[in-house]
Formats: sequence, C-alpha cells, structure tokens
Amino acid sequence: MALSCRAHAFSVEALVGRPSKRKLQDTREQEQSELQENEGGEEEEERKNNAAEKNEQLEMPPKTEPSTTALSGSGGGSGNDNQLKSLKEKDIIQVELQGSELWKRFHDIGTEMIITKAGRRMFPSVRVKVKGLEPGKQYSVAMDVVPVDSKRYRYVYHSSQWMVAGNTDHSCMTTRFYVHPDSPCSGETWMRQIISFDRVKLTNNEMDDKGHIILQSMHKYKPRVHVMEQDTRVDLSQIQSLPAEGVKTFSFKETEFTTVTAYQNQQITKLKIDRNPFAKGFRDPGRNRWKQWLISSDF
Amino acid sequence: MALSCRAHAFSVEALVGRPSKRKLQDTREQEQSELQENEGGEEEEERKNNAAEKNEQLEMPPKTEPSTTALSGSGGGSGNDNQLKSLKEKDIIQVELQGSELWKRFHDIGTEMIITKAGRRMFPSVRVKVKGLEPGKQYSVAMDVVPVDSKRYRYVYHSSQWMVAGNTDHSCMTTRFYVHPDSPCSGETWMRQIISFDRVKLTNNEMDDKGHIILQSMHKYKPRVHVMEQDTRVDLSQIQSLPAEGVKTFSFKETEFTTVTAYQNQQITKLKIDRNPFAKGFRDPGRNRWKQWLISSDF
DNA sequence: ACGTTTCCACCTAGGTGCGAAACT
DNA sequence: AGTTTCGCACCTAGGTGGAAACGT
Repeated sequence: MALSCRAHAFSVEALVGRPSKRKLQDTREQEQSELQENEGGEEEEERKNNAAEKNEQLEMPPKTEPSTTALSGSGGGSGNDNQLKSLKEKDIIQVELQGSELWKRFHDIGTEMIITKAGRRMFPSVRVKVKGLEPGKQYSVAMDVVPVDSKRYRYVYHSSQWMVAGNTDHSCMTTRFYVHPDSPCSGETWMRQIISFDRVKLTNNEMDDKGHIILQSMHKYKPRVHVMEQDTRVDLSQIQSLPAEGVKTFSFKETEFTTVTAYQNQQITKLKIDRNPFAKGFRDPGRNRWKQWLISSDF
Repeated sequence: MALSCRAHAFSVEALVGRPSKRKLQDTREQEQSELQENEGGEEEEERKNNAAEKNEQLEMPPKTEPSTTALSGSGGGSGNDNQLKSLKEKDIIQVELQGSELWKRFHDIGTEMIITKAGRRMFPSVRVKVKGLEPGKQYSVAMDVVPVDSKRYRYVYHSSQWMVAGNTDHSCMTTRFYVHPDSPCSGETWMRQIISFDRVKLTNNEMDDKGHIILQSMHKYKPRVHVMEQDTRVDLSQIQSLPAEGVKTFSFKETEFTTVTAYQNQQITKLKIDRNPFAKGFRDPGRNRWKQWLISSDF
C-alpha cells in the first residue's frame, strides 16, 4: 500500500454495502432531528452486497430542521427515543453536524459534489461536534462515504431533477476510509473541538494512490462519521477494515449528495460560488474587470 | 492549557536546564562525522543531490558531507562510540539529519533564526530519517529547542562575529515540546518516510498560546529530536514532561543557531533568500521591476 | 448527446525579508 | 544605539468554477 502514515484513507471492502434499515427509510427525516441515522458499528460488517431492489424513483425534498444531532446507544441500531432519554447523556455518544443550515440549503436543491481525477474537496465539508465520550479514553474518528443506493442518475435539465438512469456496475468498488489526522486522541480533546473533515478529497480515479475517497460519478452517496474506541493498540495506518466492536457510526440525511464531474444544477453552482471562499472570484460584481484593464494598457 | 490535540507544543518544566553532558560538548562534532560512516551497510541511498550543488560566490564551499547520523545507545544522551559499534545496527536507534549540507553552510557562517510574536518557521527546518526502530512497535517523535549556554549574545558588525553580551535572566523559561503530527505511529512507518519538522514555529512571545516554541532573542539554541516508545497508553496531548524511560534524544551540532528578530549577518540573509522558496521575491534579477510597471501604466 | 478532462484566471492562506517606525 | 514591531510587495501552495477540448 502506498499510503503514508497519515494518508488516512484505506480500503474497506467490508463496508461497501448500503444501509439496509429499510423500515427507517420513510421516517428518516424525523430521525434526523431526534437521532439521525445511527448505524451501530457492530453489525456493519455483514452488509456486503445487498442489492438495492426498489427505490427507483426520486423522492420529494424533505423539509429541513435547524440543527442536527445524532445519538448512539450502546448496541447498534437506532434505539428508540424514550429508551435513549432514559440514559444519562454522558453514556451516549452524540454527534452533532456543524453547518447543517448550509447543508440543508444545498440538500433542498439537491447537493452535488464534484469529483476529479486529482481529487476534489467537498463543499460544504463534514464538520461535527462529539459529546458523551469518556474524557480519559482514547478514540479515533474517521469518515467514509457510502452509496445511498445502487442507481446511476442523470440530471434532467428541463425539469431540474435527478432521475434514475440505470444500475451501478459493481466493478471495482472499495470503500475508502479517511482517519481524522488528530487520531488517536483523548475523548476530552475530541469533545473540546470541532472535528473537521475539510481535507477529505473525492476522486473518480479508481487507481488513485493518494488515499482519496474513490466514488463513481452520477451516483448518490452519503458521508458517515465513525467514532472508534482506541483501547486496543491497533495502528490505524495498517488496518484494512473497521474494528468489529467499539465503533459508533453516524450519518446525516442532509449531507447526501450526487457526484458529478461538472455541476448540473445551476442553483448548486450559484450557492457554491456564494458560500465557498475559494470561489469568490466568480461572484458577480465587477467580474471580468481585468479584461478592460488589459485593453486599456499597452505593452 | 489552551492547546488543542494537535497543537504539538507543551510545557516541559523538567527540561528547562541546559545540557549537562559537558564532556560531550566538544567531541560531539566528531561524533557526528565519524558515526555517519561507520557500519556503513545500508545507508548509501541518500547520496543523490551532491552533483546538483551550485556554490555561490559566498564563502568557500565546505567539503560537504552527505549526511549526518547520530546514534543512541541505551541512556538518554549520545552514548560513546566504541560501545555502539559492538552492537548490531538493528538494535540501535539511529537518526540521520536530512539536508545537513545546507545546515552546515549556514553553520559555517553562524546560523540565525528569526523569532516573531506570531511565530516564525525555521529555515532550514529539521528533517530526519530514523533507523533501528522495531517495525511493529509504536513510537512518537518530537522536537524541542534547548539553550546551548546561558549567555546573551550581540552581533558585532565590524568583525562579523557574535560576542557574549551578558547572562540570561532565567525568568519565565519553560521549554516547549513539538510532537510530530504523525505521532504515534509504527516504527515501520516512521522509518519509511522522512520526518519533517517544517511546521514548527519559533516565537519570542512568552505568553504565546498557539503552542509555538518560546525562545529568547539573541541567545544560542539547538534543536533536539526525541524518539519515544509509545507502548504505554499515554496521551501526548496531556503530558507535561518527557517520560523518564524509553526516550532517545538526538541533536546535531550543525543545527545550532542564534535567535534574532532581524537578521544581523548579511551572508545569512543572502543564503536564506537564495535557498528558501518563500523568499524568492528577494532574489536579485529583475527585482523592483514592478515599479517601472507602475510608472508606465496610468490609472 | 453527454460525460470527462485540462487549462486557466481568480481566489484563499500563509511564508519571505524589507524598511520605516516604534520601543527601550 | 540596539532591538522589536508592523505593514507591505512578493512569493509558494493550492482550492474555485468556466470554457474549450476531448472522449465515448
């Protein structure tokens, strides 16, 4: 493996599968506000290649909640609300998405993320706050991106909508895994700071050797955040799959996105330009002023 | 303490003192050059850049040694030569300074490092290769900067020399400690890469809260590299002092420097401008061309 | 047609020494 | 007089989307 100690992205065959909690599908919106989609780590490894049978049609954009928190009980599956409330908050690992307002604005339009051969950052990026860790215990925090379904999508301009255009060819799909550079770190330190995954890069290059997360274009994905107990002395730079135990997984509906190599929906382009500091050059007023400069100055 | 998990610099009261192994002081330089050649089995790969060296008109080009290696026996400091030679190389942690040619060129003039309130990087920066670690074991690698003596210095222009100008007032001296961001990491991974401390910043602000290394201006210092066995589960972000055991410390004579807030020796300035990519704007040819631009163009 | 790649102007972010000003 | 600070022009390094070229 050509990854250096801090390359942070690793192949995880075992995680390829999509979420199989189908009965949550329609209630997912509420879960976002109450408990998000928490996927208990323990039973993740057997989810391999459940083909996505249905879900062929697009869904209506969900209504947005102001802030988003995901809880994790002990076991795995999203426990129910009452049960969770009966536990002390300290005992429950809780992950709160930062910047969820912006995420929701994108989500309402239909978030698109550009992927390139060299690797492209996400905007918005995944940023979370964690609560309920044991202060003295060591944890690692990681992120990956998993398919939402096995469909290929196509953007229909005249209706400004994404339509199913076929099925995924599961050729060389290995899910990579970005370990947050601060890992491992004490629960106290993790909880004191905002955990940002802004350096994560997405690529469509299946041969990528820079440790970026490999995705297929024109597919729907969602990022996931994993909080891992680090009591055993495993070297994260070496492991090939998630530890079976002591892993809590969180995801947020509003962070779902469709991969593209060029933006399809112009509203997305506009919002990106408007909010991403690096795109400031494309904000309107006085654009192309330099051309007039060029005209008026002679060499 | 306001340090985040990866701020990497920590107060270490226990390390405040100046080096006490005085008998090694004068022989250290020989150790450097002798040891780099002995048991010369597998360190041949680093000989690449010698030919590319262009020598400026400055001082005589020093007969450049390709690299500088320091060995560590069992104890804390640099063990003695004979004893080391009797051990197998694999059992000896060995740290080789990268870029020692450049360091030596600065050293021959009298290296100066600028320190600022906001924090200033070092140039050259400390970069090392480590050998002799146990591949599977976990290590952390750190750097600190310790006084060479308790003297205050002054640069005498007409003789181009640094002269003792008084003694240090040991007021608020706490040695800080920069833990390499890859820590902790397996010996295998550490040995596979060049370990660079180029993000280290030096400051003269005793109140610094950004984790930079705090130094006093007009004093002589030397950087040290520490290789720490990480078998115990200590959180480096929390510790206040170096572990007593399992730490090997290395330093290199040619990395000594004098702290300044503005360069004193113009030969140092010239060499910095010549070699530091960020100072390219001060390299001579066509400098100030933009002014003529300004004159010929009218607004 | 449609999707991808490449190059580019335009940004952010931040590391240089300079030189004037300020400090002591 | 010797040091330190600050704003600055000039860099490196790299993240944007546009637009044209390039597949397929």
